[in-house]
Amino acid sequence: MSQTRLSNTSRAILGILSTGPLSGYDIKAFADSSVRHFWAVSYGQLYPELKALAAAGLVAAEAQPRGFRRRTVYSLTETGRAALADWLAEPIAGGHELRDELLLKLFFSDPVSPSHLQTLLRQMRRRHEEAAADLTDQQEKLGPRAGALRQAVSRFGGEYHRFRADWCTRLLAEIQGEARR
Amino acid sequence: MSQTRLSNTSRAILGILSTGPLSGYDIKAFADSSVRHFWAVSYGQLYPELKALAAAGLVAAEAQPRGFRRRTVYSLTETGRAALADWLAEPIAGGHELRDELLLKLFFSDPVSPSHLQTLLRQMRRRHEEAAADLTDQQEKLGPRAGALRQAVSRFGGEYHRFRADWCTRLLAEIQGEARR
DNA sequence: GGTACCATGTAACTCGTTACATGATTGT
DNA sequence: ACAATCATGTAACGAGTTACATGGTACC
Repeated sequence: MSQTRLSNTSRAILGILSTGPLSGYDIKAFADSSVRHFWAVSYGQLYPELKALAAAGLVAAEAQPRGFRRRTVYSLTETGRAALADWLAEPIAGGHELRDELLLKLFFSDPVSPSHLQTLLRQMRRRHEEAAADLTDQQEKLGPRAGALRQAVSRFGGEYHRFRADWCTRLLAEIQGEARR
Repeated sequence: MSQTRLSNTSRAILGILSTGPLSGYDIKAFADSSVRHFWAVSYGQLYPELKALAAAGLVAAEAQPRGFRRRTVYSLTETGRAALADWLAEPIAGGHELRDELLLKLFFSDPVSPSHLQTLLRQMRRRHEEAAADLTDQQEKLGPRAGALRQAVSRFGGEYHRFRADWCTRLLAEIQGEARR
């Protein structure tokens, strides 16, 4: 009942556990194959958070060693499930802050040579294309049996990266036009 | 010459100062009216960073009080200008990490009632529309005399928020379809 | 015997926000 | 007088990453 404010990563953990008990390692694997594109989770945060969640009574820890390899499996408690539901019911808290190094850099890149900008933008485009492909894969793996919103979010990811890749293409075209003058 | 790694916020400061000397307060004002949509700057970071940049010799501080109100104006040094150029010349460092509370929430929202989802999505759409409008304003203020990339980045901001607003609309339609069944 | 994967953790660090504090100046 | 704005800062906190450390197990 100690109403310690949850971090979003904790909520992600609760969300992941809502489908069933998992070990820390498995939570990480799940996160890496699902939410990592918009909410990455690292071990360095995961394990301490799990302990904190257990201490707060939101998850229950059970030792389930495999052979001599220790292993702790976590499952949602009723309070944990309630905390997750509370969060989902809340309106979105703050403003969608965005930290985008590429945009920051581009904003100050007017004095930079067009050829270097081209390299930069092609590189970015490449990355977004890769991310988009990755998400399309993921979407297929999810399959049609996944929840509608999970699908929608995954689809959004793909569209988002494609959107940015396209923007790179358009900007490249502009720069070429400029360079020809 | 003490090659202390620069934070992106420091680079933003250098970028802002590249157009001319400014006080901390003015840097903040400039940032708020330009880069804040993709790189927000707070006083709590700004002033300490300015001191650090001055200590590292990347900016020069000059006391320019107005009456009895103290005021320090910072300007780029040659090393500072070089550091900025170095950064602009570098390829983009890491992968565009994204932290998006809305997507995280939606990903786990399949069990949530459609009516609540509608409220959530409408709220988000509203915010994106506001942000888009704000950026369109900014773009006009920038005018046609601003650098091509500054314009492009500002334009991207608008398109980005519009893109997300549209996505909300599409998702809302899907949810309604679902709810009617 | 080696490599890959399973499994768990910690310490140091970076970046950034929030909340507070202080005081001058300008305009109503 | 008061509010708004100019101007500068600091302390405490929060979230997250990185690098490291440790060891079991499975398979070739």
